[in-house]
Amino acid sequence: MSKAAVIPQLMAVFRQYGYEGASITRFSEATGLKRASLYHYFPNGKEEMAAVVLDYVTQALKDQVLAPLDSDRPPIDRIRAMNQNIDAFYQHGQRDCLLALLSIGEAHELFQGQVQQALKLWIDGLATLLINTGITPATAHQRAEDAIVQIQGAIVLTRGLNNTATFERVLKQIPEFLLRPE
Amino acid sequence: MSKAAVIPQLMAVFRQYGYEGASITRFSEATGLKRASLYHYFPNGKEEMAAVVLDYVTQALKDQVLAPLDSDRPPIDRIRAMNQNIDAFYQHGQRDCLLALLSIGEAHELFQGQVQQALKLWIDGLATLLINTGITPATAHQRAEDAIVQIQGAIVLTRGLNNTATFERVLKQIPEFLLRPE
DNA sequence: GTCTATATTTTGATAGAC
DNA sequence: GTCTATCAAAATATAGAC
Repeated sequence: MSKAAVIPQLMAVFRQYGYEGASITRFSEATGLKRASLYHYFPNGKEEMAAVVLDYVTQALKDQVLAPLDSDRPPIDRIRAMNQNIDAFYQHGQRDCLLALLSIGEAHELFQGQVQQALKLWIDGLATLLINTGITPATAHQRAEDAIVQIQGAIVLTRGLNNTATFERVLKQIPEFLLRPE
Repeated sequence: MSKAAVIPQLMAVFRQYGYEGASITRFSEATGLKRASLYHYFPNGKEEMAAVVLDYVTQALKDQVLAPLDSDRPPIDRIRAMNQNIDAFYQHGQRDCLLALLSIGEAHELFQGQVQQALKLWIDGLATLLINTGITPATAHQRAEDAIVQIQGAIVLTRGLNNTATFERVLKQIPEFLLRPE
């Protein structure tokens, strides 16, 4: 098994248990590799795994969330395309966001920089699209931030209420929330 | 030290490290009590501590968040009063929400019921106020849910961006968001 | 009610065979 | 590259003195 193939499996464990709840034993069970084999790929253990997974997630953000915003279709369609990929990536809100999980506990100090950078990337990508439709930069930035606030909050409530309806509803109202007249 | 006095200190540890990251050693350091003394108060260890803290948080929700909604002042003032207590409880978004943290990993299965109940209490309390101002029950419920979505998401972004501005801005726009005409 | 001491289990990490 | 074997550290939990 190649290193690239284990990364999504490590990601799944981090997303289920958070940083401190993710143990090498759980990684071993998820990948089918023994502990020592995981240390062969990641000599610095869990911390290195999380850093690599965070890079992987940042790339997924660029490819699946930001890239659809940069097409030649109408703005509303671009946002809907982003939403479709978000819905799939977060499994209708049933899977947690690594950027949120890696802001908790000792992970917060370790990955603050990477998390902040990824969130800013997301906000700026959305804001740029809004600015291109004629929305004031300040408003565009606030709305972009608010949209991501809503997505993150919807994940929390979807898990807490054990019901994907919240996530689906919040996602659905985001395109018109972002593009409404000033 | 009484049992009641240690609960807020346990809460602080859970809010900083999450359920799996909170260890008896960390509880010991936070309270000044040795491990065995903590087991005297909570024979079932961490799981019992979390359950008791969750009860404490649910009571705080009733007293500090829901009670202000039930006064004889104008609705907008009641929501602002709620917001003031929310701002203090979450320290401008710098402290995490236990209802969110206890929905992660193995805590999810253990506390799903209590978390769901607390969230529903919050949503229903807000929706009831909106309904009393003449807003349609369906709309009221959606807006109440959306407001809590925004608060939870704002906590995520405040920590991820390392900046309380997001939380303060989101909180500020909630009163008019809830009470705007249908 | 709080402590010391201790037992048990789990976790993180490494050495070295194949 | 993957494994078995092993170790050291940390975590959970309990017994029993004061």
